[in-house]
Amino acid sequence: MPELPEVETVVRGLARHMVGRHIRRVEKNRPDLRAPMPVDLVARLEGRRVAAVRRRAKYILVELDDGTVVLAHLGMSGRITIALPGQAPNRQDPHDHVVLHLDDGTVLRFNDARRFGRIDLAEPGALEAHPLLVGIGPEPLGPEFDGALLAAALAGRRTPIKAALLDQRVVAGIGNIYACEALHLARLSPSRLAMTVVGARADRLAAAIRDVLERAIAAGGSSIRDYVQTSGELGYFQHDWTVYGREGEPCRRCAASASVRRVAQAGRSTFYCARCQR
DNA sequence: ATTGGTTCCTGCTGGC
DNA sequence: TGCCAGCAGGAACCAA
Repeated sequence: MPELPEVETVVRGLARHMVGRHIRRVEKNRPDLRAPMPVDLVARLEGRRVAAVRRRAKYILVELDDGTVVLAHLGMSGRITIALPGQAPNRQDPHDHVVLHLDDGTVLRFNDARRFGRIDLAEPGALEAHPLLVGIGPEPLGPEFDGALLAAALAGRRTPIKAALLDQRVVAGIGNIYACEALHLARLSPSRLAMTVVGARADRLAAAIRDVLERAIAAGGSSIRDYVQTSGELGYFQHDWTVYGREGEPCRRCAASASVRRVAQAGRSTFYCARCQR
């Protein structure tokens, strides 16, 4: 499922092949994903040059030469694949909702079977005020992110820390998998009240979040069933998961047998070690 | 104001 | 072997 590391991996792949290129032609194969796409999407993109590709939270930001920014969210099944000029063309699929053709022959496909993804535009100079980005919390890989900042974001929150980590207003980019992994690394119980994560616990959690996200990016993200890098290659961080998807197995840290449990929190699966997470 | 529940969507999986 | 209900999940939205 695309969380911060998967989106970051996609952004790096896109930046490598899009920046400086002109968008020659755009195919928009349906009007909507999770929400309607801009009606003038094709006209706003065709003929423009790509100035930069960046990431904010789980959003891919493609900045055009007129200052317009394309916001793309992969939802849970979204993928973007790139076929370079001279390579075999990537195969057309019924869920290829938007296809970009660049001036050098590169073809990019936004594919999303479940259509939980999203594509929108921000007017020049108005990115910060875009409704999808307003209120999103700090970037966990930013230089200012630490235990104190995290504790401040959690202050007054009477919800389990696991649920709080999924709230994009608290920290940007964390999803179900990395919330579980970070809590395990920090030895914190997922059901602990968010507002009690202060001091050394907050320091530990902030460091764990940074650590797990950085290692996941280095591995090209985690691939389960949908996610692939822009090259079509799989990420391989799923092999390094310590709790996610390991219900009934021994803890990889404390080695207690069958200590990895699964519970439902806010309608989602939480995996944790019943022995070493407090 | 914060929080919990619902909803969107399709493909895969597990149980019979 | 085949069928299908149930599940997976990000985040907007709604209700309390």
